[in-house]
Amino acid sequence: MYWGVMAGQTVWGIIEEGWRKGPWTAEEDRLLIEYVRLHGEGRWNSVARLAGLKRNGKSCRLRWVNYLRPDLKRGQITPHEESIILELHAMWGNRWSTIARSLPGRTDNEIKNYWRTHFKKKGKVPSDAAENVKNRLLKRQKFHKQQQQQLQQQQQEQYPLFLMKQELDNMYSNTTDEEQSYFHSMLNGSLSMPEVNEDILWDGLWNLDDVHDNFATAFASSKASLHNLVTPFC
DNA sequence: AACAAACCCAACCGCCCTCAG
DNA sequence: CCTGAGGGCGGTTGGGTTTGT
Repeated sequence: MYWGVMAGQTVWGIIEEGWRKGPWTAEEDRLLIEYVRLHGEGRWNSVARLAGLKRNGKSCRLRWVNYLRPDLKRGQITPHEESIILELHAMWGNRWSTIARSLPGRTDNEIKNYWRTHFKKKGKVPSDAAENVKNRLLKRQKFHKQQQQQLQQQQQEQYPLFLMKQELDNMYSNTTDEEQSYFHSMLNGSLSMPEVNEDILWDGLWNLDDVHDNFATAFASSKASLHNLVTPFC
């Protein structure tokens, strides 16, 4: 344990190879926020030099991403968020960052912690919805192996379908809970859709790694047109 | 009131991937 | 190609807080 002085305050921390460890002080937070404001995110290893922080890059990045980012949503996980976590975990497993991308304002760390305390430890049975999604995924993965080779040809032959899938990918991102809930509710009515279309649709909806940011706009402009877009898949 | 157990969450660790040189 | 730096990610830890007995 090391007792140090920072900005006139006596603080505790561990100094290892020149780097401070342990809980962040308010002054360190302030320095990091100021650094990001001036230089943007990234180049975390420059923080020590440019901001005067005795923290390594990893520590700075983690502090920013999990705690200081202005767009973080504070407070308890809502039931709707919980259901999304369950559904996505059923599909992606412990890919917390992937799951977090579908929950604006929530961090992978937060979701990971929530999952561990609420589900894993208790062995809580996932919801029926999550089970359904998991089953669909397994079925889809199997199906995909057979379909993959035909996919490119399919995209060419069914160009409008491919366009719609792309559009759904684009539109799903950056939506509010309410909007995503509406979208989900529409999909809930689509569970009996033909297998091929279901697979394509789910693939589009949940492959959120490369989503874009115009769903909210499209949603605001016309829920009806979105419904028309989805209905052909149902 | 005191203690233990459970819960919560910030932070660290180690592995992996990407990319520039 | 090889290598090292930088960064992302999932797993784990440890300490503070809350709840139960």
